[in-house]
Amino acid sequence: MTDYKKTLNLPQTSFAMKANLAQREPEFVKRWQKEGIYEKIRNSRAGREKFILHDGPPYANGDIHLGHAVNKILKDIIVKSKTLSGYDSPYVPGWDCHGLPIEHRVEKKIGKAGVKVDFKAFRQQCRDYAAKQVEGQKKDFIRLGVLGEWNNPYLTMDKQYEADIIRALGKIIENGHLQKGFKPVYWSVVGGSALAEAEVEYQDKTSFSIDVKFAVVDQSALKAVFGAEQTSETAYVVIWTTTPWTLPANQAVSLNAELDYALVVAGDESYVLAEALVESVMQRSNIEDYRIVGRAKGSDLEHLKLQHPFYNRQVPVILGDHVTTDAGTGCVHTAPDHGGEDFAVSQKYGIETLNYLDDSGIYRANVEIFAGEHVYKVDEKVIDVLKEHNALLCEGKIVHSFPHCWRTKTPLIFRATPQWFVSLTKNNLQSKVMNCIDDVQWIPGWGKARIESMLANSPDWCISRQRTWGAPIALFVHKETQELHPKTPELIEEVAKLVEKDGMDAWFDLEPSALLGDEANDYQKVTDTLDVWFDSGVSHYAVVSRRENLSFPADLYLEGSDQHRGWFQSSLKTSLAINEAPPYKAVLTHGFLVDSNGHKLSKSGDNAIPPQEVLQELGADVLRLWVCATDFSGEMSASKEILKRTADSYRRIRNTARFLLSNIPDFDPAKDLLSTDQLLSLDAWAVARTAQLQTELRKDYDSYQLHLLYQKLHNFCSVELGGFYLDIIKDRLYTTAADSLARRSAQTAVYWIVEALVRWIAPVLSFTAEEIWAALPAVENRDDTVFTAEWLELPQIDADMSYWKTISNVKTAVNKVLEEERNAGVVGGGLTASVTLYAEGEIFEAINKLEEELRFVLITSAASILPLSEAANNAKDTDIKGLKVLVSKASGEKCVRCYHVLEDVGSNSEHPEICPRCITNIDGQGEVRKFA
RNA sequence: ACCCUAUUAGCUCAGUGGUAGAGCACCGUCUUGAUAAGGCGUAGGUCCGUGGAUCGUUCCCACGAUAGGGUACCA
Repeated sequence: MTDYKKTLNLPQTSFAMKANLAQREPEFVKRWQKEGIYEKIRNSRAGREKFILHDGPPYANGDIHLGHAVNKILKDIIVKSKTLSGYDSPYVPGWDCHGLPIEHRVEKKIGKAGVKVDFKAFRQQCRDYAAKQVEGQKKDFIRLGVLGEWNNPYLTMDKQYEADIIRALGKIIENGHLQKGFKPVYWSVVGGSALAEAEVEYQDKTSFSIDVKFAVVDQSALKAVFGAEQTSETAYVVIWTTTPWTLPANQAVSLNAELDYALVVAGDESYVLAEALVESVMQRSNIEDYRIVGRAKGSDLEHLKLQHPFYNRQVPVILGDHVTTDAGTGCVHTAPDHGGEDFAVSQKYGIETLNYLDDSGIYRANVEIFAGEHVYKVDEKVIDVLKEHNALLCEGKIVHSFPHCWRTKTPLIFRATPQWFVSLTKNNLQSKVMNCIDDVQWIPGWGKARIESMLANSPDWCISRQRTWGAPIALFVHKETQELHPKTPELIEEVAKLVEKDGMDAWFDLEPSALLGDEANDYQKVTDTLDVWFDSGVSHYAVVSRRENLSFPADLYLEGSDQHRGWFQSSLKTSLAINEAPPYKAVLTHGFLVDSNGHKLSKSGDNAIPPQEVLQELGADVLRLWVCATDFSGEMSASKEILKRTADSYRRIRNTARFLLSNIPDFDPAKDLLSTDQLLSLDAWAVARTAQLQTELRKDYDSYQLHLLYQKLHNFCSVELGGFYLDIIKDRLYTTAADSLARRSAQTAVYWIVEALVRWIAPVLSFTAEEIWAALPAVENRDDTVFTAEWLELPQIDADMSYWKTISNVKTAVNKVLEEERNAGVVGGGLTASVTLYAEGEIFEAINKLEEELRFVLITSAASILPLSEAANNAKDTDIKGLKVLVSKASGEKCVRCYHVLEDVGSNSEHPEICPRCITNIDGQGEVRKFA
């Protein structure tokens, strides 16, 4: 037997079938860094329109988890797709470096600042620690294939950045939005600092629930108000509280002016309670025998004097709207030190705070009975004292959600302290912020409602912290008047210059006289630090506006939906306060990760998926493909199984590319590329379909509908290419002469497809795309990376799309009959079969058009079309109306070269084993194909 | 407690007021010239539940379940 195999053009490529991503990817990473791919991209886009995706800085602590990976991959996909669209889209990654968690880590290592180690050394340790964390995370992000300015990221602890934080504060002051305030704020007793709303999270907590009696000083006056008889019972106003520890600071009891209050007699005591709550209070106090002896409005009781339950102190009854009958007694224990509403209502009555607690939650020495006690542990003692004083009506426990510090996870208290605020009311900041929401595109749309409702009832933003590892509130206040220095803007700039040079220690080390001269004695240096949300919130100022290659406002912020309350909000507020404009044109959010049961993905539990493991087992491209395939507008489910499925579809895409590449090893586009009018009909269709799909995919990239893009891409590879086009053209690619028109036409289409495909997948399957890119046929001026490329300009072809759609349907119909006959044992593979089609009308015309080439489309050894009226009795019906198919075993010998079974195999004695078509392809002119 | 979002085949996702779609996976089969591949075919769903409006609904409305998120909670 002659070895005709050598005369075939079988697929041939060095592009490996096995991806081996875990090994291969790091090599690409190395190469990209060595060759400065990111810089090359920048050069290639110099002068182009910008698209700025501004990176939200992750906190520089701990290894990256899957959520980080998702976020960075999404950003990278978008930046790369914009680059393919021709934009100059620089990406500057950032890190959030100041703040409590790092401080805690360092404290554990070397002890508390100011106690075991001095502040400066402590800050240096924090700085070193953060820098180390940044390096670790950076390595992982780079490994994911994320391209960016990794050698020049922004860190909120950079000297430049720290200086700009101070300058940003200066701008906010100049625009009149800063306010010094003394009011209760969330206070972390573990952290020893104030917190902002955004740092609070609610968790369930078991608290005491007690009803406490406040004896009325003037018993007869009270009874008169209630119109009750002057009897011997002692009257008490009863309050309910879940925070016994706040009772030492009680300064008043609040009633609602409009509510009806009842005087209830039980035994030898009587109680003032909101009438609506009498029953519930009596019930929980186990008092069955009681009667209401009088009624009064809250307003009638104003200024009534009460005896504090255990201190020698008289407190007044005051009125406030915050008192309701939802719970409690209708009489509210009021401690202006420890409650926002308490503070507000107390101010109206001129009641001052007491400041009984120190920063770590311990009662000061001057507090009777409780000096030295910690608030977390004092509740029981307070209750004992109440009992001793016969002031406890009822005692129980309650589970309720309660504010906790989201960093230390400890319960918070409210504590009135002097703090700095960005006021939402001064200079209409609130309305400015609200008004600009419409100017921003929120994706998905509900993001807008979210941010709106959040901002609508957002209180003044407490930006001061009493911590060590934070940017300083670099201000001088007058010792007497507490007013800011009149030259604050100038001073701020001077401080900023110093900080720019030496970092924020420049402020902490600063001798006031160096800047203030003789005035130094009158002024006090503020030692508070800034909320870290302020740090990251001014990145639009310190990075986007500051860096030359970026421009304000950013086109896109892209973070998890939790950042509505975090970074989106803090950035919006500071930007309005500084620039009177929003920092972003659009805000895109993604959901959180859940497992396949829809449960939250933990960082360490059973369903944890460390990205490092995924990289090791499946590779970054598989992870990236999963990100792309998942609809990120809601929760994103991840599991081992889902990732495995993703790996399957990765292989399909990879193999499609490989097959395309393997069929053009001898194709030189400069010489062999056919013009569109030379293409066979089917090949023209393939190119046109590719162009059509490219339009759709670009639209999906632009609207960030990556999961739709994934579906389309995958379908294209499986259905249109694998199941139809590529399957059909194999015969032509393999058997016709290497340089024949028939083959070059197919190769031209294949070439266009792979050139387009490599670009489509580049933003997502970055490593694989780069690998494909290297395997593409050489063309002049081809860059050595796919990432500087733009979308492929495909030739415009006016192909008859519906015609080939019809043919494809016919092929499917024929396949079904073939399968039936295969199962019946009549035929084996397609090439062992001969088919006769019977049709009429348009279908007949369509099929008939293919003439002798019908068999190549159907991939059978013989195929013919006859009018439906001539249909044989045993022809089978198909899904297509008016189409019948008769399948029979192909007769003749199998051509050892093209595998078709034909009668005329061996008709040439020189080539007894092959068919005439093959003979002409080897020795003669080569066969002519017109359609497929 | 309130608000938002999601719930369609084992998985990922489309979709429509008129008897449910794709790809993958599964299973069967062919192929062995994409071979740790590829082709073909079969099978898979009370479209979360209940009630309502409608001639009719998976799609509209109400209530509820599950999941996720958000506001509130501070007396």
